[in-house]
Amino acid sequence: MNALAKHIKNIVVISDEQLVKLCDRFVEKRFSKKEHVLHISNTVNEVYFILNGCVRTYIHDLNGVEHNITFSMEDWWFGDLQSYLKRTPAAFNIQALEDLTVLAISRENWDVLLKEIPEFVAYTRVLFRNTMFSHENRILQNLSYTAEERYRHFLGHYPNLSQRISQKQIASYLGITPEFLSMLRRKK
Amino acid sequence: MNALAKHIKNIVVISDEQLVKLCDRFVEKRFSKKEHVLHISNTVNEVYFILNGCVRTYIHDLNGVEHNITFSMEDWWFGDLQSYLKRTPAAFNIQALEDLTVLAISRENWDVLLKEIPEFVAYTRVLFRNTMFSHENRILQNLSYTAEERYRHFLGHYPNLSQRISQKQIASYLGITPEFLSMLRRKK
DNA sequence: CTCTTTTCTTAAACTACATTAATTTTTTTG
DNA sequence: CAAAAAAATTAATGTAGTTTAAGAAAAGAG
Repeated sequence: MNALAKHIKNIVVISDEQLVKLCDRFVEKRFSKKEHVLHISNTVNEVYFILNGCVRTYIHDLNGVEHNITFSMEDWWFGDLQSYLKRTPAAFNIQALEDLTVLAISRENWDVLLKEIPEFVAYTRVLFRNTMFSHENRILQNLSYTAEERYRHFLGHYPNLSQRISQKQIASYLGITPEFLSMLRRKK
Repeated sequence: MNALAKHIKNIVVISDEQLVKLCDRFVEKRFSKKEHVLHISNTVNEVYFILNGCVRTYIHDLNGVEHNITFSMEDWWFGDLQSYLKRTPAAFNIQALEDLTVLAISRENWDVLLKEIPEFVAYTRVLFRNTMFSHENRILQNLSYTAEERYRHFLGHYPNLSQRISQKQIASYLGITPEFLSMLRRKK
């Protein structure tokens, strides 16, 4: 049984047959480090579940500066859900930070699963909720805490991730410059 | 037909009978200005649709400073959805900023509607999505823009609201001090 | 309508974080 | 493994936003 099947089983009750039917709608894909899974303003036709590796989701602001919005790693979903569901062009860039293996699902297959497998409806409902809740928490943190506090929290919350990705990427996620992050780390 | 019925009709196709059944599960409630609809760490048993007035959702950070997370006004939903759905204690405070009239729905009635009225399932799916998307946008803004840019955006996005609530509340939403907001306004 | 409380404004001193630029360390690539 | 490119460090200087404090204006209460 693959990691996706396990992930689903942890969230909803579902028979093994249904699970097989469900997993059949996914296709394995690979991207190499630094490759883009999605470019901003392209059409979004898939979302992804990570089997191996990690990605960053980012944008450029009006001054051309890159800002990391999220990191995603093993057993997480990623993609531009908003564009996938609304059929609007992608609002984000998504880039592999390590060699990456994912399970991809097309919108057509997503819709089929929603119709045919009620457990998938329940599962995606939980996914959306959790995404919503983690966004709420992120907003809170950006409002309430200093860069240093946000960095400590990041370390606590994503302990492995901080070993796997560069500080430049972490700084961009925290909303500070790499130079300032370097200074925070020194004075620890 | 009340504002909630209209709001639902704008989002999903639904018969008038179903709509009546649906609206019957809501109870009208009133709160006066400054009254709290929800206190942090209390149990959450209802969520609300606003007929009249506006509210702020806020927390205290570790230093005791208040931070506004959202404002909600006519035709919007509010409540601590996370706690409502997960049955955990409230993570937020919610306070009326004006005299307030809402339609409240209990968790029991929410669950009944989800079972009995498929259109309600579709409607809440859209609600959750939109909440998710607006959170994404807020995270982006806090990362990418200066206080002044965020203030301009706030004015453009909530033109009426800025007339209805105090600058102290707006500053708390923007993540700056009232003094600094005052300075931004002067130099306009 | 007056008294009290809260909000708003202004300004000076201060701090968290940005910018620039030079140097070192690490990673990537042929 | 050597050369090139990217990332990380350090330090000096600059700036967006905070803090404190005091007075003016507006809102709320009796």
